[in-house]
Amino acid sequence: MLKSTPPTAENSGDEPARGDSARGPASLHDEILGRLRDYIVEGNLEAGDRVPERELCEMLGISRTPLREALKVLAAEGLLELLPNRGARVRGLSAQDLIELFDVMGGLEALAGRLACEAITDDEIAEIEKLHYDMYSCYVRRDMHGYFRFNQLIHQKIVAAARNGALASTYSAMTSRLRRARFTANTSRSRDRWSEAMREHEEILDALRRRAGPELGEILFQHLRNKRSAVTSKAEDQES
Amino acid sequence: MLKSTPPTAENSGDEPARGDSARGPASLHDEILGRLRDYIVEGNLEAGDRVPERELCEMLGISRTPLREALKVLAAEGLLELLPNRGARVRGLSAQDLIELFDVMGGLEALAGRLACEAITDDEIAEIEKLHYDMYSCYVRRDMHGYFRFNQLIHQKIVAAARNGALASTYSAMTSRLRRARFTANTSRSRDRWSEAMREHEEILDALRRRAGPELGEILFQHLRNKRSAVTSKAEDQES
DNA sequence: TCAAGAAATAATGAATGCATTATTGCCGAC
DNA sequence: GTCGGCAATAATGCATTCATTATTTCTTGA
Repeated sequence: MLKSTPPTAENSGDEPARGDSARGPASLHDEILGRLRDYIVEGNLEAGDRVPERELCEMLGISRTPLREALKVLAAEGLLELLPNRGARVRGLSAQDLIELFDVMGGLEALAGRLACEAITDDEIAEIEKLHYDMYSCYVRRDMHGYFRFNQLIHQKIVAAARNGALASTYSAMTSRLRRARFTANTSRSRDRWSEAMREHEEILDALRRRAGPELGEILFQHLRNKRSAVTSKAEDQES
Repeated sequence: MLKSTPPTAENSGDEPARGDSARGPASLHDEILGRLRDYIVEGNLEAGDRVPERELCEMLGISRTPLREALKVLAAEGLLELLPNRGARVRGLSAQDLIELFDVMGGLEALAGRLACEAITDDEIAEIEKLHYDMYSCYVRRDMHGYFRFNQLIHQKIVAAARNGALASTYSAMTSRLRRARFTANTSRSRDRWSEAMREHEEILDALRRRAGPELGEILFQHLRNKRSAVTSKAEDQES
């Protein structure tokens, strides 16, 4: 049984604009695609679950054709896997998948940082500074939820400042795949990681202010590498 | 009118394995997807052309449903664009698109080089060395066609050596989008670029031998940056 | 009682049909 | 002769239907 109806907005909340097909849902297929993606990314379906076409069709009030078109796209994005004659299943993330995805994110963020330094305006830097201090304030208050929110916004702003739509959409796709895994980093070791991450963000902001592209790229890559280590080292605890 | 029937193999020739859905065509949809992608990448449809569903269906001997599913996926990959109630069109590459794609390729190749140095075996390095010398031999013979072939193989090998499926499939998608644009670099200035590229490849091989990951990444990024400049500076000549 | 096999049921994959929208061709007006 | 509007045609988007495959359930035998 499904848990709740998929959201009705094509891009809910703070989700970054999807690079290539950004503007409103032109066709029914497009709208279904966005809603289904959100539905899956938000974790309404467990990893390994088969996707119930019938129920989703009734829930969305559509026929199977546009739904199945969306499933094919989501499979191409890596969120689902298609088993022959057995339909679509929610693709789980193995430890190896996590490593790979974090590394790719590192490469993309490094690129974003480098490009951003070539194009970013003073205003944009000021915005990121503000987000940085908001995030810091969450850090000292131990508000992990808020911290993550600002953290994501900062990285999104950097990607946006890179002025590269192809990068933005690729980054967004990777983010979707990773977001299904909620990393409730609450172990004792993760507190050390938290302060370390905060220090790294100081460096990020500093390099950005100086518009030191290659240096910022390197910092961001290492930032993601460290995040990767923190996540995969405690992957044995829980994975969903 | 269409030019010839789409290829029947799902991955013709030296195309790298598509990361996520690598193994043989499980469903009809999958096979159609591969054949259509090759058909488009090989330039059988002009940029801006609308994709004739009817003809393609007859040509492939299938109904519109699996074809349209494939079109949706190809649109998500960036090869096509879907206009509401006006079907799919082959997406052309603007100068801005070229810049963006080359930069993303630079970021991905930089990452690939870095990761490759962490995992590559001596045998793989030897293979790449061989390809490098084959490529050099083409260079001295002014065999541009052969040069490009070996060039691509080298870059593919580096990506493969990175041992990262997510990277491989992302890279493959970008390659597909770029391959539609045939860069027959035959201007007078491009000869200078050619020798410059050859020198850069010497550096690539050198850094790879030393397994100097970050250095190799930097070289590869600049390599792509230079390629980008060479291509976009003469973008006014011809674009297809 | 349990296991193995067969029938019944449901789900998937693909084809076809229908309503809507775009495109083309034609006619008349200026 | 050309421009603008209207009908005819074709194409698209989605729903529905059909065949095939998987899954469940029921039966039968040990």
